[in-house]
Amino acid sequence: MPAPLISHDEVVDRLCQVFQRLGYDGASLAELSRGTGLGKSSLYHYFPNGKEEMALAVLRRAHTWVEQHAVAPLTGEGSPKERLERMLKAVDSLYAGGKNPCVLGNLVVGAARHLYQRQLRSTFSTWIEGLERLGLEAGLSRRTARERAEDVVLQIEGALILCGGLDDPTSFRRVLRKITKEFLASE
Amino acid sequence: MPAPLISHDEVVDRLCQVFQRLGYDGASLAELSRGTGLGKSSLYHYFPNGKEEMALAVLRRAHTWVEQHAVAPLTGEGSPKERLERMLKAVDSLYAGGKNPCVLGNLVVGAARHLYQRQLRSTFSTWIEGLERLGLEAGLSRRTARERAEDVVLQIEGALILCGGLDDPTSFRRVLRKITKEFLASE
DNA sequence: GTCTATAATAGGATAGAC
DNA sequence: GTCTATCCTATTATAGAC
Repeated sequence: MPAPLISHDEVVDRLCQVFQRLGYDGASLAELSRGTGLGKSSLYHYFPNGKEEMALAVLRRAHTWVEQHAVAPLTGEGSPKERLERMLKAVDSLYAGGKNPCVLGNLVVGAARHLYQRQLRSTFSTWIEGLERLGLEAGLSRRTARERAEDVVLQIEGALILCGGLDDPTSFRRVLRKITKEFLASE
Repeated sequence: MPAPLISHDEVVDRLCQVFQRLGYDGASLAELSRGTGLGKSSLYHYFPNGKEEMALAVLRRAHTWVEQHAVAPLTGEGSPKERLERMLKAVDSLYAGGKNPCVLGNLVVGAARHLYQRQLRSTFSTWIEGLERLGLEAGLSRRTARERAEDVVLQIEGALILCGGLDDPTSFRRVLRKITKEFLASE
């Protein structure tokens, strides 16, 4: 029984990169195999339900990422502004300054949208609610906190789409700076 | 020689709906055939280069839509605010108040991104530049006009992604109202 | 746990009748 | 201009050796 060449977590990370690049319908088993360095059969060993289960694992990973790198920093040490900046730094790094697409955004397209509606809603909601709590704590009204929280997520997703379409990551970085300045501003 | 059952424009409109719903990789010939009501061979009669040419026709249609319904209203009669509102009304109608995905945004995903990079960049740029000219005319600085123009497009795209993920169109309508209030505000 | 080989199906595309 | 029938390839998925 040979030892696994890479850890299960590492497999999911690499699958994530493929879905991020190609979306659900565009990610063929051949690409998933290439991207992980594993044969198709090895993938089926990890994920008996095939591609559908692979994408599910990727979405669970994305959810965990949001909890750990987007939401958790918002409740840690420092001022609200410092905490917000920690989140934005993690986001900037994840998306390579606007050069990478968003795996969540890409999985809203095509067959994946309905297959994973629950997971997508849950992950987006988790992120928004974390931001909303920070806004509340910083003294924003409930309504403003909620709206600005939604706007943060939607502007990040939209910037990644636009940067993909323009083939130019410039506006992503600007949007991140804009969020830093505007999210906690007085009403 | 039987008369065509539907016009060429109507065929492109229906193809557009399929690509809007499924993205490029998810839009199979079978779905494209179902969506148009035409057999595969009829589609190949209209588009000898197959699916690639169909998506190209759809992107040309989208570009025309942007010119006619998003950019043209910005230079018509009325105050800058009234003109902006005309554009937003057309956008609201096109996306069914946030319930429909954006065909441009969906074609930034997967194989289509590189196949149609030029068309995507051109269409997004046309839209942004139209908004930028309106901002300039309304007295905004060049820098602010450009940034707010980008923000309009990116917030619309992002709202559609978020509404898709949350399965709730609420924030799309809110974003449209927000743009009305903020795009022309003094700096 | 990974591989090669292969089955079964769906995809894109074409031929030729009408 | 549209159809039915068909081809070829890619895709998902499985079997079985090591």
